[in-house]
Amino acid sequence: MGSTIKDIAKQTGLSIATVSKFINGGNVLPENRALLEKSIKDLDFEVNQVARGLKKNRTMLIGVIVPNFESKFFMRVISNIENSLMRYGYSTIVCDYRGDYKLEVEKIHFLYGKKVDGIILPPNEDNAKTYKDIIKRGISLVFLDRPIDAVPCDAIIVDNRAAARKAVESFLANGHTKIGLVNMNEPGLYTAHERLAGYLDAHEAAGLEVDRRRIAFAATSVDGGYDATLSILDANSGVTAILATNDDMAFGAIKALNARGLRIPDDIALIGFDVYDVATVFNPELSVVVQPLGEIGETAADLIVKRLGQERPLSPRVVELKTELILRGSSEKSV
Amino acid sequence: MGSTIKDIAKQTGLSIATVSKFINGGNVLPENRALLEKSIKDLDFEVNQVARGLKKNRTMLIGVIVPNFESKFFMRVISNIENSLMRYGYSTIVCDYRGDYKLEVEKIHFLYGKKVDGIILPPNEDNAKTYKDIIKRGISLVFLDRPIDAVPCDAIIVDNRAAARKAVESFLANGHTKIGLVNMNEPGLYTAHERLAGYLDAHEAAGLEVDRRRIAFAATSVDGGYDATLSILDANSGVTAILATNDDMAFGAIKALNARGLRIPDDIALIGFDVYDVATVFNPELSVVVQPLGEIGETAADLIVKRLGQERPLSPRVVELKTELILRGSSEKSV
DNA sequence: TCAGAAGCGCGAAACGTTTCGCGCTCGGGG
DNA sequence: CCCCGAGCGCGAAACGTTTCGCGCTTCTGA
Repeated sequence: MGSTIKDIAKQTGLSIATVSKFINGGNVLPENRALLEKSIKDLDFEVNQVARGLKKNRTMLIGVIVPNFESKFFMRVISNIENSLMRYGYSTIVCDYRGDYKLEVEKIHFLYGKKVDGIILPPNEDNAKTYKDIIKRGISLVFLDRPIDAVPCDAIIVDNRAAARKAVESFLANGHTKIGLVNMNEPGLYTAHERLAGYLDAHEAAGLEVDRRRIAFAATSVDGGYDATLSILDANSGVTAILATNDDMAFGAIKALNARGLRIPDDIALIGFDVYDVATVFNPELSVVVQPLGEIGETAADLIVKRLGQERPLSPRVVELKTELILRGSSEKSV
Repeated sequence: MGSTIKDIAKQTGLSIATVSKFINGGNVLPENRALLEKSIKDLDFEVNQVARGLKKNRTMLIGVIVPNFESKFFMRVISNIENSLMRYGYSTIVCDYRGDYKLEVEKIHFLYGKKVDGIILPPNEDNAKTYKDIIKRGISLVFLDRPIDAVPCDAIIVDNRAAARKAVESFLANGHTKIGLVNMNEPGLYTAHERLAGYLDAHEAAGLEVDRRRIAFAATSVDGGYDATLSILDANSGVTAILATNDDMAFGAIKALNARGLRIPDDIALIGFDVYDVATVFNPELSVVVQPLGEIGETAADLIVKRLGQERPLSPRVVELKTELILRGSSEKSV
C-alpha cells in the first residue's frame, strides 16, 4: 500500500539509485531487471510524482484559466485540451476567475505555487504585465482564442473576421441587403471586434452602405441576444437577416423572433455562431459558423508541449484555424 | 523569481524553521513578523506546494474521473465541483476513460501517482475491487450520480425514480394514457433503471397497464433518441406523449417528431431530462426534469472535504437531491 | 529576588525522488 | 598475460518544505 523506491531497493537488495535508474529506463543487468519487475509488481509500486516533481522541477501539470465556467465554448475547448494533454502525459488544473481580472492574477499565483509547467488562458490587456511575468519565470504560456498586442506569445485563434464575412456574404448571395448583426458587448474583446470587422468587410466589398441601426451589442447571453435582436427589429430598418456572433446570443435571437411571431427564414433569415449539438434540432435547422473545438484544444496542447520541450525560447507562434460555415434551413430561403 | 523559504531566511537573518512557522500561521515576534512580511513581498515568495505536498503527504488535489468528455451533464457537474473545491483550497485533476473500464483503472493508478487526496467518480460495478482499493489506501472516495451495491461509499445522487414518476404523472394529469419512454441503453446503468422504475410506478399507481411497445432503449445520444422515438411511433401503439430520460435523447425525440411532421404538444406531448440552456428556445418551450447541477457539485465537494478532514472513517453518507419538474408548452396541451 | 512558566527561535531529520561521479567487474585485444 | 574501456551499481547530496524537541529569553508572581 503506497510503497516507495526504498521498499523496492530493500526487497531486491539493490540500491535506491539503481531502482531509480531502472524506473527511468536505464540499463540494468537482466537478472536485476527481472528482480525489479517482480518487486515492483509485488508491492505495486508507483512513482511518487510529487517527489519526482520536486526533484526534477517539472510537475507535468498545466494550468488552464478561463473567465468563468459558464462559457460552453471554453468548457468544450478545455475538454479537448485535457484530452490532448493527457496523451503527452500532462494533467490539467482548471481555474476560473468569475470575470474579475484581479482574481485572475491571484489564480496565476496559485498556479505558481502548484509549480505548473505551463499555463493556457484567454488573455486580456489588463493583465499584460502578469503574462510577461509568467514567461519571465520560465513557465510556458499559450494564449487561447485571442492574442494581445502587449505580449508576444504563442496563441491559438480562428479566422473570426473571415468567418463573419463569409456568413454575411451567404446572406448577400441569397439576395439579402438589410442584414443585422447581434454582437457581444465586451470592451476590447478581440473576437467581437474581428467579427464586426468581417461584417463590415462584406458590406464594403458589396458596395453596400452599413446602417448602424442594424448593429446591436449586448451581453453575451441568451437574454442579451434577445434584447439585441428586439432592438434591431424595433429600429424599423427593414432587416431581413441576422447574424449572431455567439451561441447563446443566437438562442436569444430565436426567442425574440418567436416572440414577435416572425418566421425563420421566411421573415428573417438567421445564422448563429458556435451552436453545436442542437443546431439541427431546431425547425428549420440552424445555419451556423462553427469553430473547430477539437483542433483548438489539440493545437493549444501541441503548442505548449512543444514549448515545454524546447530549451531555447523560440519566437511566438500564432496558429489561426479555419472556421466552417454550415448552411441549413434557417438561412436558406431567398428573399 | 521563484524564491524559497531559504532565501527568506537568509534575507531576514532568521532560520528556515521560523520562516516556515510564520508561513503556517505560527507566532513570531512583532519585529520578525514585519521583517518576514517585507521579505516575502520583496522576493515575492510563494510556498512551493510540491515540496509541501511531499512533506505533509497532502497535495490538496482531488481527482475527478468521468466516462468521457462528451457528456454535458458530467462536464457541468465537474465545473461545479471545481468551483466548490476551489473555495476549500483544493484543485481538481480531471480524467476520462472513453468508456473503457480497464482504462478507468489505469487512470486511477495515474491519480495514485499524483498523490491526490481524494477521488470523485461515477462508479460502475466492474471496477468495484478498484474502488475498494482506493479506500484502503486512505484516499477519500465519493461516488457521483449513482451508488453501487458492492462498495459502501459516500455518494451524491438525485431522486431519479420520483423524477420520472412525477413527469409521467403530469402527463396523466393532462389526460394522456398512452405514454412513451425513451430511455438510455447502458447495461447496469443505475439512472436508466431508476427512471424506468419511476415510469412504471406512475402507471401502476394509476392502474394503467404498461405497453412494452411504448418503451424504447437506445444509445445515449441525439441519434439514439431519434431512433428510439421513431421505433415507438412505428409500433403504432397510439402514443400521445413521450418522456425522454436524457437531454440528447430529448433532442433526438424532437428531431424525430419534426421528421414525421408531428406537432408538439398537439400530436405528441414531450418532456425531456437535463435540458438547461435551450429548453426555452424551442417553440413551444420544452418541459424538462432538471437536476440541480450546482448543488450536486457543491455536495460532492462537501462530502469529500468533510471526509478528508476526518481522522476516523465515518460511515458512508448518501445524499439524495431533489430534481425539479418544469412544465412548459411542450407538454401542456391536454388531449 | 528568584523560581518557574510561557513564548519564541533554531538545528536537524525527514518526505521520495533524481543525479553525479566514482569504483568495481568483466571481457576483449594487443 | 595484462591493460583498458565499457557497463553497471552505489553512496551521497540535493530539491523545498514541515516538524520535533531543546534551549534561550523574558515576564509573572510570591
